[in-house]
Amino acid sequence: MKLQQLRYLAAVAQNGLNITAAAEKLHTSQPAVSKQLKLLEDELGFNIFVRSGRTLTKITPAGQKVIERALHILREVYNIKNISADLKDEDRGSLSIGTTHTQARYVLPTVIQQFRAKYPNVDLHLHQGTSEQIAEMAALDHIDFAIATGSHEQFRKYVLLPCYQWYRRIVVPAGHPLALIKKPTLKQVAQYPIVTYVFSFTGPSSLQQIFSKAGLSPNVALTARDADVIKTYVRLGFGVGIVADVAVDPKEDRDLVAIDASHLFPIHTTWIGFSRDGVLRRYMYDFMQLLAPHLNKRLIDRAGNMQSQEEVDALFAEIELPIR
Amino acid sequence: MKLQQLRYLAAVAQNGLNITAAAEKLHTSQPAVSKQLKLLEDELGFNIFVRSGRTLTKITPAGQKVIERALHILREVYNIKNISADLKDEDRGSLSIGTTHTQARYVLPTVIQQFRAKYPNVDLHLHQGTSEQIAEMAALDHIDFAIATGSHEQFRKYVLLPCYQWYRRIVVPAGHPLALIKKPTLKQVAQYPIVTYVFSFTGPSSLQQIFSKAGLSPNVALTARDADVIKTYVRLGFGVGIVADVAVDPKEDRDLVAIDASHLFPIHTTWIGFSRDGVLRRYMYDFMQLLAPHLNKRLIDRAGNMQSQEEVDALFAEIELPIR
DNA sequence: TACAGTTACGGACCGCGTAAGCATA
DNA sequence: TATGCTTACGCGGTCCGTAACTGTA
Repeated sequence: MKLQQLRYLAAVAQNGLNITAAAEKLHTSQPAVSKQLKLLEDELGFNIFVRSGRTLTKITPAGQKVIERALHILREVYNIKNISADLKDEDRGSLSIGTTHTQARYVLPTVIQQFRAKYPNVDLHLHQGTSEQIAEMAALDHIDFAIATGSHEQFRKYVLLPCYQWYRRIVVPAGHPLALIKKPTLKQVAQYPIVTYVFSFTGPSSLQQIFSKAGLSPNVALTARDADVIKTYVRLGFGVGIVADVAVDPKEDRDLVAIDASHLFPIHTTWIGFSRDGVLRRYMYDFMQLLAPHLNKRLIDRAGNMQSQEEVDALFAEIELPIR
Repeated sequence: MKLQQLRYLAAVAQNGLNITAAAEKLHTSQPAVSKQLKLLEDELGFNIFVRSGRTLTKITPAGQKVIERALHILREVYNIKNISADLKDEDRGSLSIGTTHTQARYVLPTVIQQFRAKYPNVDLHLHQGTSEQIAEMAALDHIDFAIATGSHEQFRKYVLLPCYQWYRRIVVPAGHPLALIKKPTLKQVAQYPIVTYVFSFTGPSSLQQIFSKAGLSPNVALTARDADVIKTYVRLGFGVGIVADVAVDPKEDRDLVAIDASHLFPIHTTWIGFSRDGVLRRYMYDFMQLLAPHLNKRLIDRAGNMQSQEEVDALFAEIELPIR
């Protein structure tokens, strides 16, 4: 068994069982891949793929297991190379981040600006998506970091470190009846159509539940996937917006009235996560600290060596998080 | 980077940084290992080992990380080969078990007898040791299974499945004053010198603590590492033995009086553990079920896929364990 | 006939073993 | 001087690319 064979195997598995396509991605010839695959299957003594005629059509059950192990191996090889790269040239490399709209739009720009100034030779890749999509990227090892709020469950392979907390704000156009009220009640808010995030309505501690607990049934006029859309519709007089605190810009949004809603809705915690199996480059530590100053190398390493997220949570229980 | 190089690296690391010794174990020449090591270090761009003159003296910090990753890779390669072996010839292979004296001497013989009858072509290796030694074997991947009682903490990499429960017994020579008492009290037992396991005296719920909780300070005449030694000294009139229930054989020990002590000391649970990272061969499943009939493949797989021991414990909380 | 994978073959490279060289205790 | 690692060199095997072949839509 050779590492090369495992690489070829992984490429074939990840390119729709198409050997030709895999060979192209690997910058080698198609017969080379074909042959090594066959040699690997010969050595193992069983077929990894089901063939109908000459084309690969399916993965056998045992093949599936082998592929999983192979991906694990390749990930470790990558880790070893990362250890090496970090020593050779610690300021050069790449950093892929999966994150949600709110973070990408309102929080990360300043962080990334600082980061790029410090590490001009690090290739930055930002992938925006829903938390499900980010979880998918994480599972496939396509990203180094995930930055999101809530939803710990989908990130089993990850260590999640809390970064900062934030409240929601209510935004209304100037002149709206609520604009004059400093501390509105849930009941007052519920009198108007509501415009907010899609995700705020699923799961526990959702807006839905908060209103219904108070015996109210909110009239949701629109659910959007990002704050910009929400603010746009608020401007159009569609309803009352409920957005993340950070999503309100004092300058750009000076035509809107932003009302503190920390007394109405619970606090949220944004975290940054990385694979428990991964090796962190120096600039990755630095990125985390730029995002959240309390995340120093010592603390990150302690958390990274923990077996379960519960332990990590316990570690951070004693640390006070900044509020944005 | 080649798998071969990682194998060589691991061998050198595990043979006291002696390249010659490593080469011998690998059935290859010393220059071959030397060269591949150097090639690997060249590729990585840093030294894995510290050399004084030409001999290797230490492992560099980065080298240590690389070695850990390499061992992980080799473990996965082994797993892939196990998947293969299981399909090719599922009745042939090897099974290494680390266990304590009590299990090896009193419980496993019948299990192993049945196992060997079913799988005559599986090489069985039994390694007896203290729980620390077994934990060490587990950490180094030298065993497939660990079977022991208590001490979950040292087996972080393992999934531990409870097998059966047992009580302690008090053994005295015929004619001893306690021999006539059906249900002795702690106070009565404490009147005589005590002969028991070394390990029963450390940690929480130890004998020491049980006695001191009752306001008694036992006179420990002898601590042994196995029940046979304990019984020998009991026969010599050295004191009152406290041993595992299973360690008393009605036939062989008919000269001793064994008194039920379930009302004095808490119940113990013996578990079998295997690496969370490992692949289980078919005969391994069968071995576990021979040891504890409730451990069927379905249940083992469910437990094996769990991330933490807490989840496994929760799974087994509902299952009634046999008492031996 | 277009497409995808296999087989065949020559060349480059690589890893091994033998043998000799070199540094340290 | 013994031990242990490195260097040198030739052989055999391996892997790749090109090209021709084969089976399927």
